[in-house]
Amino acid sequence: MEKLQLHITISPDLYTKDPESSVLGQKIVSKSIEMINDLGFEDFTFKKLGLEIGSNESSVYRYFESKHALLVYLIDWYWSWVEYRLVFATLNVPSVEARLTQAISILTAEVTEDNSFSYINEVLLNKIIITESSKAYHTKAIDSENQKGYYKTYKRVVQRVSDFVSEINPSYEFPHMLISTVIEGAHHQLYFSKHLPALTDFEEGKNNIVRFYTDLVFNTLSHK
Amino acid sequence: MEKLQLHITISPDLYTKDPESSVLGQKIVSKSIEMINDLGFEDFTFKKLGLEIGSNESSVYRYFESKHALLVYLIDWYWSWVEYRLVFATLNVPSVEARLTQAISILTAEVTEDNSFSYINEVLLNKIIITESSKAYHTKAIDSENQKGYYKTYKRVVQRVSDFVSEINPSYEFPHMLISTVIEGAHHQLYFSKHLPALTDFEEGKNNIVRFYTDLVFNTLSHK
DNA sequence: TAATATTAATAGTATTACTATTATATTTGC
DNA sequence: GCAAATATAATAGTAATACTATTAATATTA
Repeated sequence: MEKLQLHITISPDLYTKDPESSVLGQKIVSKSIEMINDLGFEDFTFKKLGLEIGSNESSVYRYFESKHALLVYLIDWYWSWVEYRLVFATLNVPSVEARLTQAISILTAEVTEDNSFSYINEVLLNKIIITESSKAYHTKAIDSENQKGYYKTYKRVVQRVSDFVSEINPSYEFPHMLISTVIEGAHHQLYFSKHLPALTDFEEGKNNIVRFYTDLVFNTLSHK
Repeated sequence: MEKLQLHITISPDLYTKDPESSVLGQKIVSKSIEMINDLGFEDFTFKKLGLEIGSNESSVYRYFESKHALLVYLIDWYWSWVEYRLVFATLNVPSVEARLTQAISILTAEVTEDNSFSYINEVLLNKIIITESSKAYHTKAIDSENQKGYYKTYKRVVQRVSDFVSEINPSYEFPHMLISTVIEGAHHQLYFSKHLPALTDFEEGKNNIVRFYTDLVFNTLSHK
């Protein structure tokens, strides 16, 4: 598969200085993805990051006002990328059912190939979303941050797929619950499969998570 | 409703000194539940707790070796309490379907009454589970802690309800995924309903979350 | 009453998540 | 091609955190 040269635009509210605008900024994003994966978000610090990229803690602060802000940026980047893939995969697909099937697959499958963007490793970023993203919004500041639009992209993705659901079954009462349950659920299952397997029915190579959520959605929509 | 005098036993692995064994220990648990709710887990500290209970930071450390250990204790207490309610509510219910319906309701409804235990506020504890519990297991130490049995009770609850699922439909492939999706999903929906309502279809007083998950499970099991 | 255990008080440590200031590169505008 | 503007690095500093260690005071029990 060839590398796509596409561009993801992130709202300026999510950074102090645009990390895409300089080599240092790109290194900050790129290396922080690696380090958050290696160390976990708690043990990751701007000081360690500065050291790794041959730069300084204070330089990182010129791009992101806090560790939390960097995590929010990465999450938004991820959902922007998912939204792009969602649009791309459902464009020119005439059947809504097929579009929804595609969407569920994109939302629930583990990312295994890193090939779209030069300095962002999507495989690692997906792992961060799975293990760290809930820490971003389970915060006392959630309401004010939500108002500032920090989670806009994620909400738009949910809305987009919920629209397929409503198109298939316009009388279905809970399209948003269904889709947010699928997204968050799949992330939990992927995490559980590696760390708390008793909570799951994962089997290597059998695609159980995608199958489980696909069946769940279509069974739910075909009922009554 | 009268107060039940029942007793919940927590594995000694989850504390340094049993908090139930002294007034100070009970005050630590009781006040920490209040304070984690007020401040959020990040801003809650043993120093602040000591101050509030008229005791000292170092005294708290005799009961729990860390803030994290205290959270794990609270989570285990919560699931032990849920398990008790689960057993109680399904005892002498002859139909499996009715037992599963009861179970889903216990797992997905918000706790609104605090009446079983003297020094533990179950309403607040339920809120902590909803907003803070994912922080306990999204940690680099998850595997070693899981091995030490830290999440045994939660896993037992999932197993218990999965067994109802398998009894209703023995050929259903994903009973654990289904139940863990319901539990984690309901917590997310309760959180979203208060902070990110665009991700949900919550309506005050309409019991949508319980209805959504009940329908989801029974539709899934009745299919094919 | 003495021994023992529990709790409180004090002090201290390394680290964190920042802020502020200044010095040194690098880029750009003319 | 040089000055001005800007970006980055280095250094230092702060308040707070998550603990540990030690000692002193207070209960409990034998």
